[in-house]
Amino acid sequence: MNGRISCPGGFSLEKTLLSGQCFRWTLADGALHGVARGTHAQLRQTDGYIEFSGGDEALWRDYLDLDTDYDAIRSEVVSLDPRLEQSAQSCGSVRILRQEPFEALCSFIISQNNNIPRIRLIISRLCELCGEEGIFFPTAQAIAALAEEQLTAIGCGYRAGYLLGAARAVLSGELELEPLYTMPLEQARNTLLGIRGIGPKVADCVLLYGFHRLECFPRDVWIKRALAEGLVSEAVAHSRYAGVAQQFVFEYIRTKQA
DNA sequence: GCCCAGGGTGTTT
DNA sequence: AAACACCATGGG
Repeated sequence: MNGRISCPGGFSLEKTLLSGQCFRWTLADGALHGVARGTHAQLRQTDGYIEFSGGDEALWRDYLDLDTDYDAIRSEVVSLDPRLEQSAQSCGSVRILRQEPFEALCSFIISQNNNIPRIRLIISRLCELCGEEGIFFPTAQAIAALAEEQLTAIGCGYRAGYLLGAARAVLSGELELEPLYTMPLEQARNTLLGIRGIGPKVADCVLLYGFHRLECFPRDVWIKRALAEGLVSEAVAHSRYAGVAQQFVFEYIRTKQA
């Protein structure tokens, strides 16, 4: 299905889909090609609109979080932490996607001590390995059915066992994902920390990107660097939109030229 | 060859 | 609790 959605200003489709929160979109000929929630699509941003081919308006409006007021969020985080001015100015057009929980879980287990191009590569191979022409993200059942050697063979390295264990935990019901949308934050974090291979940083990423828990503030090497450089202060890290601010800063420090 | 990457685990101070 | 070694792998 084709169509277009009028979208708010101060939104960058490209920055959002390539900002390291998801790993299955690529830029070609001015359009973003990729998959979300089992729907393959091309998205293009043209003066005030998002044009889509594949999927429908409801899907993209939700996935891209177009109904959340990011102007208000930007104002709030910047007033809380004036140091964010720079990041918000140049990267405030990034939004937090509403991704599928299990995909976020797997993606950020794979992400540990890894770089973005390699994460993308591994996830792409994983989807291909599990069939469905690589369109659907593998189910917990599909991953749990793999041998650990198959996961190391596609580049997972020592994370293969972690991924397998997480998939088994979901499949068996030992790890229930749905409750993480609404569970008190600390309890949700602790639930994820109980899975081998998930530490504080990955847990925060899963909650932020997979469950839209915007108060999470993942601390990776770039954010620690940004804190050290004074691009952001701790003030905002414990606020209700901490994760949004974090994404502005992550994108800013990663793309600015020294 | 080296260092680094959206880190975590296990062990030693 | 803080410091450290170790973990696979490929991009730069």
